[in-house]
Amino acid sequence: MAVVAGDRRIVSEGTGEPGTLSEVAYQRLRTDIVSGVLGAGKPLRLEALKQRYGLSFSPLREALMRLQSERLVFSTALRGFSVAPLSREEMKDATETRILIESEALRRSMQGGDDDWEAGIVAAFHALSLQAERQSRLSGEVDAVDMHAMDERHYQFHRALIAHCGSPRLLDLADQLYVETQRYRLPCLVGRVAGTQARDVAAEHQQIMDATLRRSEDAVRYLAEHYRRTAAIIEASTVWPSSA
Amino acid sequence: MAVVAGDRRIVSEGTGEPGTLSEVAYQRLRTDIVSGVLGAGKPLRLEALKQRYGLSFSPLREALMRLQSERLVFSTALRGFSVAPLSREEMKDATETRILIESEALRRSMQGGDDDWEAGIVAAFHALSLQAERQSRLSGEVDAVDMHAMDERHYQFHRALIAHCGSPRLLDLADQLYVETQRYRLPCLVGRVAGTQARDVAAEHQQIMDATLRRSEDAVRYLAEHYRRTAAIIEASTVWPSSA
DNA sequence: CAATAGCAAATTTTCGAAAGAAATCGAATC
DNA sequence: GATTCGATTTCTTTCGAAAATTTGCTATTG
Repeated sequence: MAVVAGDRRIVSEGTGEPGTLSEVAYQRLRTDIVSGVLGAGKPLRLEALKQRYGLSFSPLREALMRLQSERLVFSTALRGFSVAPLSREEMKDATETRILIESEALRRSMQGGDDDWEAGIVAAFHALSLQAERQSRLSGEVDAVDMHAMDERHYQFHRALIAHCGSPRLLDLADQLYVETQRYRLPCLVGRVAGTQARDVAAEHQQIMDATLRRSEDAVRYLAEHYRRTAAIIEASTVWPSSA
Repeated sequence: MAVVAGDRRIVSEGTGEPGTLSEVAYQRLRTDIVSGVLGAGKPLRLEALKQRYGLSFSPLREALMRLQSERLVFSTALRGFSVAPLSREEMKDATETRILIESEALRRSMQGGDDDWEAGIVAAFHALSLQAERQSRLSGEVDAVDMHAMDERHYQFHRALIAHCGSPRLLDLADQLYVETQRYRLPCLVGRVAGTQARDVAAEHQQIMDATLRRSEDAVRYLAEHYRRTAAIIEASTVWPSSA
């Protein structure tokens, strides 16, 4: 039994993976940045973060360093960290880069994709559909938990499509770009009433999946359109910071 | 005047940018990993690094964290860090990803490229040619300093080609992939006698540049061939670790 | 003899304090 | 009145030690 000042056992309980406080800091900071709890551009004072998360400098700085190389955090030499700002340009760049990466990954997946790969796509699509339907039945507002569940399944579906590309780098980049674009998607979705969407997202997913299973190059086109449409909607319904 | 234990002034002298010891650690570690001084797969013991670079845990860990997300360092939860291993698969993946990224960046640069962009390419090409010629005249061995100078100009040339792509992400990724592939290139070049190369690298560069200035799609093809050829040579002339 | 539990050493990880820069504010000067 | 210099305050960054964990070793047991 540990005689500790404060409360310092690290892995003690639970079976969750964290393992290290640095990892915890990373996860929590990332979540709070992506979800907008930590507003874009806002400076990240170490003392404040220390208080907020109950952690000490070291793990926080390590997490911030990592987030910086993922473009979620910005920092200058001796002037500390801040949440990376949002801008139209950044969103477009993220979107187009994502299209570039995922198009290639999708092509490669379609080339070598096996039965398990196909099964994974169909399963993820089904899970996504169930959640979407459930949410559309909820005529009232959709709460944050539902939002998160939806987003998670959405992620799983898109990941299943490219899962068989064979390139760890491409998959990593796709993940990273998913998170980056999530910053723009989530705030835009908050407060939106279920079923209000002018477009039929489910149909778009179906179209992408069908073309993918057919191993048709159309899949790549549909996927790009899907992302560009989302980007356009976000661009229109977001209140952008002053300048750009 | 600072009354410090040890020797702790941070920015004191010089005009170099470092600014922070964390940055110094990052730069030096990266150099040593890429150049092979820190052998692939070798575990990175904190105590040893502390001694080697004369730094303390915090800046070292921050640097390692950053290098991890750049795929140069590998780490497991409570088991510390190690130099990322080398393998054929990784090199191929890095090469193909680099081709994907730079092809797109080159296309975009060619679309919107202005006079300054063209001038930058021509200048970089010239600088590269001068260095190459100087080196080919040195019939003896080429030392590490020359190697580094050559590599730097080579980098500048390839960067000039894509400089006008307009996407910060694409440029960052290209930089990152440049460093990753450098790990495979450099060790392979060490000990090579000048002028021994079976292929005419200078001619390849010329070809790429000409096609680029012509705004021809050929440029993209030549670029890809250029990288694949390099990869093939490296694959052949490298002693790969046991398995893969 | 293999396997395992328990102990000791080595290593990573975290903390809190101290040191170093930058930002802030105010007074003195032009 | 504006400006610059200097001190104070705020914040980041770094250190060294303490805490938690893994690893390696040894003795014991089935």
